[in-house]
Amino acid sequence: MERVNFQAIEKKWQKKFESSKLYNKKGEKFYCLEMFPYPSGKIHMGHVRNYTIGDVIARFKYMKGFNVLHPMGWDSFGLPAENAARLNNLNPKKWTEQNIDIMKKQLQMLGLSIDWDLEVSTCDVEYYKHQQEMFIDFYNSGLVSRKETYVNWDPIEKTVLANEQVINGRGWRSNAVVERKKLSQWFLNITKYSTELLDDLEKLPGWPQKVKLMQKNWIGESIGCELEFKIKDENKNIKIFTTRPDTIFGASFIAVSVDHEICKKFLNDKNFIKFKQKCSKIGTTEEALANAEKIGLNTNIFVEHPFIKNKTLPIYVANFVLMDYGNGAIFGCPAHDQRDFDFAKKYNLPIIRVVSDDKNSTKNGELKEAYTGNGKMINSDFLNGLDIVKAKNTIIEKIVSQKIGKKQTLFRLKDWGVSRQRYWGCPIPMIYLEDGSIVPVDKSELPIMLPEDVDLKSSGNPLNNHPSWKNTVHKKTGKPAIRETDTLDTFVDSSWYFIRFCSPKSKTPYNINDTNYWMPVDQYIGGIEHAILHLLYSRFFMKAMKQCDKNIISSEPFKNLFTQGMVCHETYKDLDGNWLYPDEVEKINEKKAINKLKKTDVKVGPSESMSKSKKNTIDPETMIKQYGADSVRWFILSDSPPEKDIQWSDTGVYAASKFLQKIWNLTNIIISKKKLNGDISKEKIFKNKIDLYCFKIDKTIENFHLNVAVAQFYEAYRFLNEAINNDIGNKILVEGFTKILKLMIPFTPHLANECLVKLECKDVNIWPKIETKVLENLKINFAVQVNGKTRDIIEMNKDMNESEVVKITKKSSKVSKYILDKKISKIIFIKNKIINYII
RNA sequence: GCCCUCGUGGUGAAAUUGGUAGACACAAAGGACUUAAAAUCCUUGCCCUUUUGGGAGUGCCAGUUCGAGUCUGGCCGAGGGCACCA
Repeated sequence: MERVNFQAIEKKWQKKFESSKLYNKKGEKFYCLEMFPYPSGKIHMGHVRNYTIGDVIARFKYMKGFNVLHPMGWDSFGLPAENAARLNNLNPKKWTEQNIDIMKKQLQMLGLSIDWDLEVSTCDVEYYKHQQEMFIDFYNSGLVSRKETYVNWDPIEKTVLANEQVINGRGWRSNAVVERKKLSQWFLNITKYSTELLDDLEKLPGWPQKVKLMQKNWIGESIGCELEFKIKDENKNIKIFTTRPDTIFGASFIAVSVDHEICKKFLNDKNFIKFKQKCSKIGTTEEALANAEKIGLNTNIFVEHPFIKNKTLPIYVANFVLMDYGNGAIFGCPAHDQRDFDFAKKYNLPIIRVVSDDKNSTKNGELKEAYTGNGKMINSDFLNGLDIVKAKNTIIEKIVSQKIGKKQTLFRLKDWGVSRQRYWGCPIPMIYLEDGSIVPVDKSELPIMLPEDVDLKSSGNPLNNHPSWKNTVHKKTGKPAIRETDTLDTFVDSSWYFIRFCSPKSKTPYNINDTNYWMPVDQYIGGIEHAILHLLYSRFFMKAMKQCDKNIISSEPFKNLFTQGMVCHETYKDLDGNWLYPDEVEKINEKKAINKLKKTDVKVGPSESMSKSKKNTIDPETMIKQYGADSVRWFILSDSPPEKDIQWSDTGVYAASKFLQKIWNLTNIIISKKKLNGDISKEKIFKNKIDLYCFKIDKTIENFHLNVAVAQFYEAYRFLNEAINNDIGNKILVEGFTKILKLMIPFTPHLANECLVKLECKDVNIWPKIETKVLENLKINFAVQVNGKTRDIIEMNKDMNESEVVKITKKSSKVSKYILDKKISKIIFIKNKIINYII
């Protein structure tokens, strides 16, 4: 038995794949894209999974005749380069380029069908100069603004983070507790598109529900109204926002944020200062927020109730009211809002019920918690008897007609702060003039290039520290000016790379014809961790670009989205509590493991997603060298559905390589077989069965059930292997096997191609014709039930009618022993599926 | 606290969407071949029965149905998202 030489075969085919072109000029376009990697040094198993799934889809579509765009690039700006550079005294650019070289070679070792002629790298000036131009376009279209705001300051990375980059009060990368700091920042006005970003989710049936829901919650639309209360004895009003104007007659207090305008007069008040301190002490940790007590401070200022004469409400300063949402003020209706309820209980404020549930329609019973359900209005003057929806409409009309408020929709979504005080990013093309104005640089002066002679060891912003870089001249006036020394958030870089891929050599950011031809991406594949950040920003960019250029057709970048699961591995800890790499550990059995060197016991921990910090990583290159790229690909596609997490298992890859060896053996056996003629009726059955496998595999790939496709290949192999010894002529055998091997090309491109060459296949890259008619002449395994219990399974021809089926099934001894001598009261017959005798 | 998703053998999982539960694979045990090992192949997998066979069974409890892993209601458990958003 000849051992398959994976290394030799793969090397040979990778030369041919080096810059794969999957173009069928006459075919329908198909843009297949996987999220591009950050060049951190080496690829990891997550990349292997992501890009293998993408490669299956790209090759599959190509073989089916589509004109496929399958590019790859590098998300190459970002902090790690800067840190690594600082540690090893290297230039970030060099460090990044070295990593790209290594990772590109590794990706090529996987046999991916990537058109490397399209490669882009975001840290390349040829890329970011276009981004600068787009930034200026956005600026001129009113999509960029500068605001002084409290920002999330990451004290470790010494930079600003977007809200989306703060997870449980900590930096998404550094895990440092985020601080609040006031800074002047550049913002992309993503909130201008809140409504579109929300509504257009409905235009994306090809996205996972889960991701759409996460984005919906993130945008957080709430529909309500703004309402003004007159402050008693003063000629001033206070504006609040509410989604429950219908409960206005249940209002018993007004609550404002500590940063509210009305608090200014208390800035020197001892009680207020004390209160404010108390509020700020409640930290940003998850725990603190969950248990945060509602506290307030009575201002002794009152407002007039707009609809109840002579009724006044007290104004409280409350810790649970946020300044940056709505107007930083609310009215409290304790009976119908849990927070207001808690607050009212604590400060002995009245709890007036204005919505009754149906059970105790008009009773004014004591409430144990706020009632937030539906019901009819009570205690509400002209609203009484209306349901909530009608009451809302009525009261809003009244508010509008009295000119004390208006309909209003608020969003949780905030504008996207893009300024970063870092070196290794795209310079923001703005300059500060002597007169204090801030203007974009003239487009003719682009690109604003990063300086290479930069000191990264001192603290603070490296571009600002540079002796001369920031000094420039305003082109129009010839006067000296200072460059913006902040760089753009790297999420900006990745918000349009998919458009650049359509025309990567274009002198302008994009070529309109190419963009309109290829966009949107037909299949986007990546991790669920980008459900909000990257995917929301990219959607915004597409819309913003369209606003700047009416010729752009697409308003959504990604037609179909697939989020693949993570690659997991068991974790190991030494007795001292130190993490161990899998290859430092020898497994004795399921639960027991020892340290290979020290022979001491090792604690086996749960399987978790591979990460360097837990050392539960497996190096893809090592695996490829040991088992071959096809085996690694085959394993990572088998067993688990692509959207779920997968457990890495050494025995699993080994099993994969054994199976591929069997495919190789089968190829050799079939070649050596001399038998020319076989039994015609057996051959007919054989052909049908092969066509059925093709049909099923084709369908499972289309539906992304790649693990099921793999299972079907195993079955198909078993069937073929048995067929060798049956009376099947060699021509038919080769024909059948060829079809199956072609279907395998997307999964194991090297081996499948090699075997097809050996079988002298001429049309390797053409997908076998999928015969839907095989389903028509299928034999049916008919289930025969008695009282709903399956008693026998009988093979029958398709489309038999009831009386025929009854005739056949009654003959079965397994069935007849249950129905003999019994009266059949009913027969349930489902064509081609089941017959059920009821006795 | 609110919202979402998911619970199927020792393990990863299939199941034509209401019609044969456990395909396919990993691990385990037993066996075949071999002087032996590796490789390869076969068998088994809960309960009762020597076998033929029969029974239970998809987190738990109920319901709809001739028939439920799939539908409905309630409970339990796991994972994820949001964080006082008025």
